[in-house]
Amino acid sequence: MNTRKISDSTVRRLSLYLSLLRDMSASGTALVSSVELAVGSGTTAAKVRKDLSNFGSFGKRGQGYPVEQLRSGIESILGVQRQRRVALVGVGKIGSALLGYDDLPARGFGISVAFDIDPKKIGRSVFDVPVLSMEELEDRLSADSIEIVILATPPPVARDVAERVRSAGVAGILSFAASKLEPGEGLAVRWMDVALELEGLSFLISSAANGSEEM
Amino acid sequence: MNTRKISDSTVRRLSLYLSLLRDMSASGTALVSSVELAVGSGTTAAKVRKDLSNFGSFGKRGQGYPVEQLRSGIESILGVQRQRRVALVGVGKIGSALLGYDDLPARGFGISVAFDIDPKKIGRSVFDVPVLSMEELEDRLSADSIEIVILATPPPVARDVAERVRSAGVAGILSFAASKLEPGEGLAVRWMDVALELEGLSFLISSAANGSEEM
DNA sequence: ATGTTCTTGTGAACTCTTTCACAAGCTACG
DNA sequence: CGTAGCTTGTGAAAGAGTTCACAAGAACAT
Repeated sequence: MNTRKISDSTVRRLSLYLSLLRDMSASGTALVSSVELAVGSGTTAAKVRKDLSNFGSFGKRGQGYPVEQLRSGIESILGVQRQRRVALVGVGKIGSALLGYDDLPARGFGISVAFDIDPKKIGRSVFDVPVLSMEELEDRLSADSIEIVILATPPPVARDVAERVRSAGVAGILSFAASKLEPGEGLAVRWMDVALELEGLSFLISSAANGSEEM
Repeated sequence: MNTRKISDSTVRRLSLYLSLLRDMSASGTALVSSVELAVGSGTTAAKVRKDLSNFGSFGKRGQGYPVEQLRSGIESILGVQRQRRVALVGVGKIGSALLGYDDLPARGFGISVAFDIDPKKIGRSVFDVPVLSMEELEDRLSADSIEIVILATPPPVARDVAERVRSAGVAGILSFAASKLEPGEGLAVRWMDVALELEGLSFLISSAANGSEEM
């Protein structure tokens, strides 16, 4: 019904609110105001309220937002009330690190299966996650109804894998390879690139050095 | 002189153009059009031209942009003509993966020193990078004139480390911990959070499932 | 009950980014 | 030398996202 287009920035902030709310939930806080959420997530109270108002009325005027209710509200907006089914392709340095990263299962994204091309890795388990060969990719993704694939292969391979993964019915890809890969028809794609973030910092540092000479 | 405020999105796109230009440079292409840059980086030609026009005139009308010149132009805009001095704090799973990640030095961000609290790691080298104790942090950051610190510690520790790092004169932090840490006075901060990206994908997947029922 | 105090939810104003559309300019070729 | 064919650079228009400001409502004390 309320099918307004939700901006990417709003979705990212929802994640920040959620993370805060989970902490508050754990520490037994019952109510939280838009100001507290804003301060805790480095944004403004107006943004918090606007973000939430996209999805309904979660708060009580004069009081704030009930923590538990808002938490589960955001969880269902983001679709993380239940664990998502996630697979990993590419068990290199980054891939292995992700397999052992406790934060992922804790936040609803346990990786249940991994794939690699290296015979030395195939058949073994890394942090209890079985590593399979690339031949088994499509079959296993379908069989396990994998929804999201994390791509941690070298860039040249990434594009082909993305295509295979899409045709196996996966709905989302998180890629650590900079290659372009079209999202397109029913496939959502996000990228993470450490060097790109560092370049962004580098830009800010350079600007600060040149831009704001003291008087 | 031209001290217009450059948007974050523009800076991110510059990184994408740069990465493309380096490939073209390697493959000997001499000229590139705004359309090619746009297609290669998943954006539009108008954005490419607007982005670049913030920093001057790089192109030749009727021809396009000279690859080499534009590459080095963007490198100096981003401040990556030379290697930046980078340190790592937290040699856990993610930290170690970063130490062995070839892409970083290749793009101007070689990590020269790492710090950890674990006595079993201190004194050893991981992928040829020496791991020092946290006591040596400030001294070594200053001595090596480190400009950027990558924070890969557990969240509770991150805030304190950030404060110590700032006071040691570091200009930028890339944090893998979700804790808030104020940027503030002369310190630029960026975050990377795998789970947050996955939550974003999860949202898109859920919306696609509910939002666009076929008729 | 009534008043006071607090915080949400939301139109309206504002600011920033993107898109449009076209003049300016370069190259090549007849 | 002039014309045809491209592509940049950029004002102006359109579109998004953010901030402002305040009415609507909830709790609580008097």
